[in-house]
Amino acid sequence: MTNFEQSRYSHQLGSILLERNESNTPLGSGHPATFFPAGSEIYAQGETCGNLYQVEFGAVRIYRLLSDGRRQISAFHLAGEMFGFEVDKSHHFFAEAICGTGIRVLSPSAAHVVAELLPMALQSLVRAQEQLLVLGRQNAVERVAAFFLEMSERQGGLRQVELPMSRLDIADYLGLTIETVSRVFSKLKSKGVIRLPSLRSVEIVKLQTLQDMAA
Amino acid sequence: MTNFEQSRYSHQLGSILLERNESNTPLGSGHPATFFPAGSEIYAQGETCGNLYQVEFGAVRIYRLLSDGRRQISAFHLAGEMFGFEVDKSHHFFAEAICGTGIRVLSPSAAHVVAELLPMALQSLVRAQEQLLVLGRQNAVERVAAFFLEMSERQGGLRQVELPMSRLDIADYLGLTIETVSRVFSKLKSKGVIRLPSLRSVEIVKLQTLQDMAA
DNA sequence: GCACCGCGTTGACCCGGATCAAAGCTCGAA
DNA sequence: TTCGAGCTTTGATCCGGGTCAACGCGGTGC
Repeated sequence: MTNFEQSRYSHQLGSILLERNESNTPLGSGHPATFFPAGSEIYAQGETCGNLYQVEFGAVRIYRLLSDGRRQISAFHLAGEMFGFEVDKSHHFFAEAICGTGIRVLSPSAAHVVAELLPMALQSLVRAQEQLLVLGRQNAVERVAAFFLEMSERQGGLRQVELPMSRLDIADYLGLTIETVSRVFSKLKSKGVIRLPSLRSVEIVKLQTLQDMAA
Repeated sequence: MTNFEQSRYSHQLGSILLERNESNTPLGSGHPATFFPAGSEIYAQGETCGNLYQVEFGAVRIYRLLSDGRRQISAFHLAGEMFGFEVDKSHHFFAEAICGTGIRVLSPSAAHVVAELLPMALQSLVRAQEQLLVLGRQNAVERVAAFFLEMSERQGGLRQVELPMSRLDIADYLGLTIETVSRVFSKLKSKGVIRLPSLRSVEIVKLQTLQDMAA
C-alpha cells in the first residue's frame, strides 16, 4: 500500500484489526448474522471466496484500488441487498462495512439461494452498466443528481434520504473528488433543489428539477 | 432522437432499415444463425426481450444513450461471446452489429443454456465492474492502454490485435472523444509502444511498457 | 483518373473539474 | 466545557481533455 493510500484511508486500515467480529446473533432464515464495525473489512481482493452475503442493517461499499491508491467504489449495498458473487475462486474486489453493519452469511448451495442467485446477479449487472453511463458520459452535477435519485429510490422513494457514507465514499463512487462533490451539494442547496438537514441526510425539495438535472 | 445524434450516428440510423435480415444459416448446436450487416440493430432499448444471443463471427456493441445523444458503450462482444441477459421483460440497452456479424439466437430455456447462464452473467458483471474503475479513475492514456490489453487478451493474447470498431466506438467505450483517442494512439505510436499497420489493427511492440501505462 | 465523402488526424484554444491551500464544523474524549 | 482530529466546505489556481476548426487519407462511384 502506498503512503497516499494510507493517509487517505487510514481509518479503514486501523479497523482491519476488528474484522470478523462474530457476535453470532441468530436472525431470519436461521442463519447466523455477524456484526462488522464501521470501516471493517468483510473480504479483500484476492481472498478465496465461496460465500454470499446479505446486509441485515447498515451499509457496505464494494471497491477496487489502483496501485497508486486511486479507489473506485463499484457499488454500495444497503439493508436487504446481497453481494459477494464472483466468477472464480477468489474475490476481485474489497468489501467493507461503511457503518456498524449486520451481515448474514449465506451458503451459496442452499436451494433458496441458488434460485435467487441469477436474478440478483443480473440486477447487479444492470446497475453496474447504468453506472458506466454515469461515469463515462455525465458531468459532476448530473452524477450527483443521479446519485440522490438512486439513493432515494433504493430507500423507498422517499424525499428524505439517508447517506450512510462519507463525502469521500460518494466521490469515489461517482469518479469525482470530495471537493467537487461538496461544491455540487452546496450548489444544489443554494438553488433550493435540496436541503441538507445534517451531514448525512438530504431532503429532495424540487424532485422534477433534480430529475431534469440527472438526464 | 436529437439532431446531434442523427449527425453523429447517421450511418447507424440508415442501417436500421436492414434489421433482422434472416439468412437462416444453420450452425453448431443446430440453432439457426442470422446475419446482421454492419451497423444494423440486433435489439433496441425498451424492446421486449427473452432471447439470448451468441456471436458466431463479427462483433457487437452494447450501449445506452442519454436524451441529448451522448452514448456510452458498455461492452463489445466478439466471436464466441454471449449477450442479451436482462433482469426484466424488456431490454435496457441497444445492441448493434459493428461489422457484418453472424448471431446465433438461443432459447434461454434450453437446459445447456440455463447451466451456462449464471457463469456468463457473472463474467459480464466482473467485466462491467472493472470497466467502472477505468471510467471513474483512469486518465486517457491509461484507458487506451487498458483497452489494447483487454482486446489482446480477448483475442488469445496475441500482439497483433484487430479492432473491428471505429474510433468513435472506442471513444464511446472509454468515455473519451475521438480526438483524444486519436491523439493517444499517435502518442503511443510515436513512443514506439505500438505500431498501426492499418486503421483497424494494432501491434503491441512494448508489452511491458503498455502494461505499466495501464497502471 | 478524378472527385467525393466519411473517417481519422492534428492544431489552437477553452473550460470543468482536479489540485493545492486554508478555514469551518462536529463529535467524542478528557 | 474545552480540545483536538478528522471530515467538510470554500477559495485560488492549474491542467487534461473537450471543443472547434482545418486538413489528410482512403475507398467508391463515375
